[in-house]
Amino acid sequence: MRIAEIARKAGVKVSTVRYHERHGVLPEPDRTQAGYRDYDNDALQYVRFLRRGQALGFTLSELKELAAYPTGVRHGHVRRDEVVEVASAKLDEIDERIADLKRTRAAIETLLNAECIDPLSPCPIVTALAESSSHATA
Amino acid sequence: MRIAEIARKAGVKVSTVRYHERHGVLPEPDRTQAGYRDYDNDALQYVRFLRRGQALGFTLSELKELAAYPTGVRHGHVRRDEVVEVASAKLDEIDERIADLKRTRAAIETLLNAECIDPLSPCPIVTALAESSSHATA
DNA sequence: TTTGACCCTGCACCGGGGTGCAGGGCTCAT
DNA sequence: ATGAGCCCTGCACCCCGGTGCAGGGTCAAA
Repeated sequence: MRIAEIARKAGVKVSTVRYHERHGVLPEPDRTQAGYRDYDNDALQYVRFLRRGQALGFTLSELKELAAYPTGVRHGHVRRDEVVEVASAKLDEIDERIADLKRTRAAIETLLNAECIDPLSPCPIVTALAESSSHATA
Repeated sequence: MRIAEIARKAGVKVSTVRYHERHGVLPEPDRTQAGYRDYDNDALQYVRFLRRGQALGFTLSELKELAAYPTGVRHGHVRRDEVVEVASAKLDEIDERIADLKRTRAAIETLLNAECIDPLSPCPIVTALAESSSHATA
């Protein structure tokens, strides 16, 4: 499929697809005789993965790294224990993010359920998040 | 407290505090005779809130908006049902994010536990995220 | 009173992630 | 064979969220 099609199906702009390629995030596709980029379904999956991963707050280079591991393992460039280490770190990171999101969720819910808002107390969302766990109070 | 103190206590740089002020995200504090910024505890809470909110993937303007609602309600600029609407949307967004993170988590775990990696199948992390819910397959 | 830590403003610069445009080539239906 | 509608490259520009520096003022302890 050509660039317009993959872009449309993945929900990104044509210029964004080229951007990912320029920055080494999306592998260079085959080219037609005329020099047009020619993508397969794997590429489409990959662009979707990038899109959703970004929405989760991962950077493009994190996503690239994430996707590269199995490949590396398959090709023997990466030691298994190395994968385990990196993947475990990612798991921890994800768990922490989930926990934080749950805290925020609770804070917003509290705001929603408040019978009325005390005209003198500070914003409950601000205090809930400002005071939550990790990254201690220094 | 002066800018260095609030920055240290909130875990950000002095230049970042000034940046937030310049961009209307952090309200202008009082000034001392000498023209030094003079912050109170609410400001500290607010900067912490910004810091943690960003870590969760909210933009500064979203956070500003989020924090502004209770104030708006207090001052009668914002209708209660309006708050409810915005907050509910945020809740949905957060729920979706949590779900996606869980999917990603599961995919990584699968990768970790796989006895060996099938040399022909595509990266499980990519497919897990690419195919997940929302933003349909167009 | 001097020295060092802190503060001010203004401005330039950085990396990430795009977005748009100019100038030119292919393709295909009419 | 021509025009619409794609495609190409290269380059410039955009916003966001900072970060750093120059040039200068303030303040407190020694």
